[in-house]
Amino acid sequence: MPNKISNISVDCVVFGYDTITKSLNVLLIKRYLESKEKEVLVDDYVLTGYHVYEDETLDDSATRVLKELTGLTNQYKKQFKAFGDPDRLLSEKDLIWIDKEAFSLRTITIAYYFLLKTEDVDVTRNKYQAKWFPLRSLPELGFDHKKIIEEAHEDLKTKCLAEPIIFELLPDKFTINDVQDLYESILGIEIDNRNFRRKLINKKYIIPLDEKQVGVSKKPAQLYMFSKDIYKKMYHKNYLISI
Amino acid sequence: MPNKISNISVDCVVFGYDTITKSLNVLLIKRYLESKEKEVLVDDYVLTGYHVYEDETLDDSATRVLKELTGLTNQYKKQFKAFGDPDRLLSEKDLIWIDKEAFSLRTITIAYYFLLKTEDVDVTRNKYQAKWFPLRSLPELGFDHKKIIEEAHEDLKTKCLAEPIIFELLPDKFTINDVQDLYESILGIEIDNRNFRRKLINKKYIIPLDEKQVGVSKKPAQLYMFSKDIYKKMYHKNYLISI
DNA sequence: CTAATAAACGTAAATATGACGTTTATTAAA
DNA sequence: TTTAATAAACGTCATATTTACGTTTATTAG
Repeated sequence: MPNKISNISVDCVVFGYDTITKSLNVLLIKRYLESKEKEVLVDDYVLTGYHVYEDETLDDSATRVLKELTGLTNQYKKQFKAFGDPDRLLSEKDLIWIDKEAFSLRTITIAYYFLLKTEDVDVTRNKYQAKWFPLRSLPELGFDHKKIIEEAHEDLKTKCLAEPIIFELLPDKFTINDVQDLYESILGIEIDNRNFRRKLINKKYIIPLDEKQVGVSKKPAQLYMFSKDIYKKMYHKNYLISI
Repeated sequence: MPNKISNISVDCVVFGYDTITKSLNVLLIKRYLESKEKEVLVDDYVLTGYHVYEDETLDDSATRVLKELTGLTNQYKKQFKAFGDPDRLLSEKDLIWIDKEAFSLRTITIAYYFLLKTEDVDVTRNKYQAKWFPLRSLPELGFDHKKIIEEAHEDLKTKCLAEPIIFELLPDKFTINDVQDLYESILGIEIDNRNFRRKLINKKYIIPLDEKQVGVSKKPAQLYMFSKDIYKKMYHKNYLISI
């Protein structure tokens, strides 16, 4: 029997990277609800998301959600998957949380991920009690948001091998080792530093600056920047068959 | 103003490859409607798609649509994008075609593409008047289906460079040149035959058979098969940073 | 002044790629 | 029966890239 209508929302997996702790993080908001008797019913975390407005594209909707959460627009954004299993919001906790009236239907969510520079956002200054969590040690997550994050991570793994999106997660001025550490965090692998360094430095779009790290207690590293313009001019895409 | 409900459908881009004409094809169905006065109102082609049933996952829904169209199950399938612009079904033609009552809401479609071996499907034997069209010369398409096909093609381009899904489009027994021609069709590039041949033959999962082409009027080519088992054993995935 | 440490540089072998030339097996035409 | 045409298949060489390591340098803390 066809079900002709559904709820539509977007959910946003917001990735950030902490160069100090070398941790790839996800921005989550608290899901907190008490009953009349002051008993805590749900106390876990979820992705930010919201219903899609009537006159809004899906992309605009995701952008709006990110702006409300972080104040940022113009971040790297990718729609990576729609989640719509009929039972995806049917756990006991989730039924308490959601508006049962409106949600008697299935809810389909169009999931996006965003890449942003952690330095650009002050998470203490938003109404959602948003908090960064390392991807490696996520808290308990509501709905099917653990799965959504995992799939975002998988897509990010593939994507960062083919396009230079990794620089969306780094400060404008970074060291070679920052880039390597971030690749290692995303991909979960170890990379030989000497080979990686040579490979990266040889790219014309990796520009050495007249600056070094300050405030480090070892030999300060050379800082670099990424030139998107030069990258684009080099006529990517690479048609390298790597099967 | 939040719009809490929408129509949800799946649309399927079905890719097939004709080794004779070296053409990457898409399977389309006729959209045909006459008014009471026998005037033809719409006469173009569309992707197959349908509403998502109540107790069905999105994936199952796409699988069901493909089965109705081709009789096939177990084909390579990928959910690649959701399309939900508020005005995506508002052209004059489209308004005539769709069920206005039910579709006063926005319709969001979850788009999939399928890869199948053309030999496996007899398109003359289905109720939809389905027909293969070369991707290079598509007919007039209804709704926003031209855009959907283009985005499917883009995703396929990326995906076929990273995973051996190209063999899903070829017969079980193929020649090296078949593989090259198909890469060229998908990517829209020319590849040096001698280098490609060397590269492919060196892969352990490309198995030469004790068979050659028959019925060709030139030197008959060696036939090969693809071993998914051997491919998997070789511990892909390749973490090759190709930016 | 020295030890510790991370940054940065270097090297040699193996492998892969890009750009070509040549030979072979087959059929259709002479 | 030979020959021309053609696609398949093989070969070569220079260059680029990758892999797997070893070494030197600049800095701070003690």
